[in-house]
Amino acid sequence: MRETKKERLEKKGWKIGTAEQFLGLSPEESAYIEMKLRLSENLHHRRKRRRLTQVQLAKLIKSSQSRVAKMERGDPAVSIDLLIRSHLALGASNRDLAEVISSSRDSSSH
Amino acid sequence: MRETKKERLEKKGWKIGTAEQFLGLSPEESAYIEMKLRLSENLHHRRKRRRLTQVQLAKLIKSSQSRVAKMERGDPAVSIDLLIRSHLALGASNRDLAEVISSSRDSSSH
DNA sequence: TGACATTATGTCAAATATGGCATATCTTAA
DNA sequence: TTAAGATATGCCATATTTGACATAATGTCA
Repeated sequence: MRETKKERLEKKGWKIGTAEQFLGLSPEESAYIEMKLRLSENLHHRRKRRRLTQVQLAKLIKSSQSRVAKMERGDPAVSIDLLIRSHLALGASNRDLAEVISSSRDSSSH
Repeated sequence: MRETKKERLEKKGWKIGTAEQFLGLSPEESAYIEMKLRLSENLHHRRKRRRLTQVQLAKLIKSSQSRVAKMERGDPAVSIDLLIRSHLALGASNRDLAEVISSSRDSSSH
């Protein structure tokens, strides 16, 4: 299960290194990663609900289709800033964003 | 009031330009800026509550005192990523972060 | 099957964010 | 007042993130 997750993340490009290092990820680090992944998933859902293509969303946020694809795939080389700005451009409220964030696994529940 | 706020932001380095442009800030843009400012304020409070100096917090997040100062002052050249990582390093839960974010003014209430 | 739309992946130069450092300014206590 | 600690500001070389583009892969529908 741990291993599965590690593979899932590594396939997405998260340079996690050895299994030891993975197991040694601090709670903050994994909370941060999970938060980004949640935002990725949510962005995808929001775009779909609006029935937009990645190209259309890209235009909306003045970015490119490839960057939208990377956002939605949870590419580590995408900032939370961009994820949040994209959400806002899609009409997400602060409360919407808050829900996404509070639903990611909590680092303080170690 | 608008003018006061404009000045407040400009003093912090937000390049807002003319008053027209300021008034023309899209709801998303101002929601984004407000979100960062809330995170800035909250970071300051959290650090104070823990009775840490900026130097100590900097060490905790492997950054520098000057960057901590910039974060807390709401310097626009600070990413939300860093603000969030700092919160997590200070023990903020996802729920804590969600509260900060949902308390910033909402872009969907135009 | 093929044609077409959509999404994924890789690359790169430009833009932005970073830590670190020096130094200025503010705060507090003696 | 002065000294010392804390915070703010400016700068810079490096690192990361960016939009853009090409192209591959996947999906969809006839």
